[in-house]
Amino acid sequence: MEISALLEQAKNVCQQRGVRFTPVREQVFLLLAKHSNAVGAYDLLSELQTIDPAAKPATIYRALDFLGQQGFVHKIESINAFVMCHHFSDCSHPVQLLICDQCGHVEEIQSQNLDLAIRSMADASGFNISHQIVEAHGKCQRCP
Amino acid sequence: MEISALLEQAKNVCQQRGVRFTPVREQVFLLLAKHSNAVGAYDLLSELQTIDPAAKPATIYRALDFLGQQGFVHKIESINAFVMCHHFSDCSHPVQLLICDQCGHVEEIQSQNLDLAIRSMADASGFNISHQIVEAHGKCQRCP
DNA sequence: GGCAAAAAAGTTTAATCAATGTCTTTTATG
DNA sequence: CATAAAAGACATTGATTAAACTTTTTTGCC
Repeated sequence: MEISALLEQAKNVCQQRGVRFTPVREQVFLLLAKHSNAVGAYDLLSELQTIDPAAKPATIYRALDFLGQQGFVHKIESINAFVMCHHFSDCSHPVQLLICDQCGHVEEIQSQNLDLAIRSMADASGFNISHQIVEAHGKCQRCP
Repeated sequence: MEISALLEQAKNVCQQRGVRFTPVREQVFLLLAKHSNAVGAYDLLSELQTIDPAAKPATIYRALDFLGQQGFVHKIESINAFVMCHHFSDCSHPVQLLICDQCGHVEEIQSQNLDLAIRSMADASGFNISHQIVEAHGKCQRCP
């Protein structure tokens, strides 16, 4: 399965970085991996509560925080939701998302050009980018 | 002053479009215009309440909704805040923002290239963009 | 012009969704 | 075993929307 491969990969990355992939973090990771679409923190929370009824918002947010820092998941700012990243091996890439407003599908694209275009625009204003958010909303090819 | 010019312009635009620039909307517009930085809805609310103590969250959100629809203000998704747009005469341009995390200054840039780069990336995936969000965080040229 | 009907805007109250703070307890690791 | 990181518990703040109702504005018609 692809999920278990992803999980292995994540575990390896954590090992290498000397950070802890704890049970809570793993559970949240798996929950996210099961969704092909983006998921809200509170949806995730209620799913987590079926496993661990004591889970609270902070539980989820802490786990998401960690997973985000490691680059395993991305937060979608425009809809307050989270998606699994499938290319976290190549570290700290710029994140560019296509979000279908009809079916909810999220596609992550990787355009060096786009990244460069943004950086050059910023340079022109003497601005130094540390983090960028690119989210396009619309209709994916599968939706009518 | 620049603010009153902006106000006039907004009034004209509304007149042309046959939509109503009511007192509440004008007040919120002016509050936003006074800020050079982005402002949160609740900050705006408490400012509005000094004029109109009866104002509630819905008051602000409805006004912001309207101002957003007309293109007078932009919402910054990554920080849940709002900024005045100074080029609302040329209608419905793509919004690209540089947000300084140190001083809070927000600069709106206008790059046709960037817009095209995003669109062509989307096209490649058969994706049809209706709305795009581009927000870069970092350090502006004035900050050390 | 004056007025009824319809449309738009605003008010109120409440609920929901999203995120963080603080303090205590547990757990891993040197 | 000491220490630091993580998780738990509890509470609160912040952000946004919903639903029901009232007021204001517009507009066509007498």
